[in-house]
Amino acid sequence: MSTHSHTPCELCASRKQSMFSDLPESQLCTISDYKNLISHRKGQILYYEGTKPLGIFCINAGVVKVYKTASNGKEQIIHLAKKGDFLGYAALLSEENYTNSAMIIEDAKICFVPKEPFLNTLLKNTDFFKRVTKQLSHEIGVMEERLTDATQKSIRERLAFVLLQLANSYGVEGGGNQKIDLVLSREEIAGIVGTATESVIRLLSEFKKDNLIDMDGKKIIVKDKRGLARLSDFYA
Amino acid sequence: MSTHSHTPCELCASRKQSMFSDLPESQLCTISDYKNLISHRKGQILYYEGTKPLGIFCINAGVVKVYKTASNGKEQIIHLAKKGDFLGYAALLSEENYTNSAMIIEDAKICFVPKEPFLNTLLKNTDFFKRVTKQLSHEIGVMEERLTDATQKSIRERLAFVLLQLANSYGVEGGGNQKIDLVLSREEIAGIVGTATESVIRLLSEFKKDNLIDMDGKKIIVKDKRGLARLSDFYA
DNA sequence: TCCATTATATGATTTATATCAGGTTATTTT
DNA sequence: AAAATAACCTGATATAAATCATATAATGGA
Repeated sequence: MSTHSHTPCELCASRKQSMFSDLPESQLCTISDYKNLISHRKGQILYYEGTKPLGIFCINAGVVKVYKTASNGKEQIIHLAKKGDFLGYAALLSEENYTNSAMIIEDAKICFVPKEPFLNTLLKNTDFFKRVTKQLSHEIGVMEERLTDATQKSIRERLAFVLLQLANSYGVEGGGNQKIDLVLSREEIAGIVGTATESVIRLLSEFKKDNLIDMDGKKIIVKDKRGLARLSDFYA
Repeated sequence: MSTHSHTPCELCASRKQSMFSDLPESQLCTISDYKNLISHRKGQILYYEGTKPLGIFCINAGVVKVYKTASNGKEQIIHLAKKGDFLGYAALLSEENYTNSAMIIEDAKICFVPKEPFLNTLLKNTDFFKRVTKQLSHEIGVMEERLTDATQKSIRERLAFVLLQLANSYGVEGGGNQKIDLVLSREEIAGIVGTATESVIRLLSEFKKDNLIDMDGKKIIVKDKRGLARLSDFYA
């Protein structure tokens, strides 16, 4: 884990995609002065569930899985965070310990902004505060949807849906199809869907046989979005 | 549905339990001036998923179920809101339509505070804004937990857990035991747990047989909290 | 008060999916 | 390169829970 402090936020390319996008120069500089950029390798942990948040993370590059460990030992992946995403602000703002853990799954550059400058900026800049609040509120709606899907949809439907979402977030074009440009193990996909690894393996084979997807090494190619969309709905 | 505009927020008994609790008199009056109290009977709808939020609801008395309708027609109950709870602020702050619906399940008195005075107060009073944000952040953590439980725990475990939660929120003491002072149909309990009605019926019978609970009319008496707690954990 | 409707209950059956077990194929590590 | 480890695959089996079917009890309306 190596620390740099170059690349001020003002010049950060991933800023445009983040909640920092509209911060005025002056406030951006304040944050920039306090932040520091850390490189992380795949497998490293950003923070653990149950520990105290000391600031927020801003992802400059790479991918981070945010997950909870269930009492049976299995991982439920809550979210895959990428360039421009913020991490840990909910825990910070709730004034509680982290409710989840975060692990790098694709080599990453991540800025850490300590609690103080972040909260100060929040209070100074109401627009920024509103944007953060908007994001929090939005996430609640998303979680409600996921909970409903988890209790009411089959594993097949949920997997089909997850593949579509991954294609949207991590898809790169190629030959008319979209390739999910992200290496995930079957176990990790199971963690997203909320099922057993074997079920994912079986269903992915089925999807491939049915020409809905294809594999390019460890990466999944989505060949038939409409087909997956049909599968992801109830009785359709 | 009858409208009154008496009981100013300053004198409202349920205020102390709400996010309004620490508002200064002046701001409370602003809100009070704009709000209006409406009585609702069981079965009435407060708002529907997909519609535009025009303000927030503050529950003075009664119980409201907040739920999503899944594509198979079943209801997933997200939350049961009672005295002192706010409803619809997440949708308002996300600047999106409601992601869920709300129905009265116990005769209620509910204040409606229009968008404008609520948002103005929020921006004027940073402490209040912080408290709302804290609540939103907290809820995200709760939803993450629920999602993990939904994918990793059995129906029996989840039902046991739901009973403990209901006892905490709606429990009244009596003969050493706690009675869940809230009439819920088996179907609604199934909607909270995320399962089929028949499964709830069977499991409740089982819990009763095992002396974990008892019935008082339509209300459930929790006789053995520790037993339910043991059941609600994995392999315990 | 009777009728209709809804809620509860319980048994039988089916089904999805987890689990277990035994493989092969990839990756690391030494 | 060989050995060790992890990831993936497939089949067999077990099981939790949904669904279907039907009966009884409770509730609400006319």
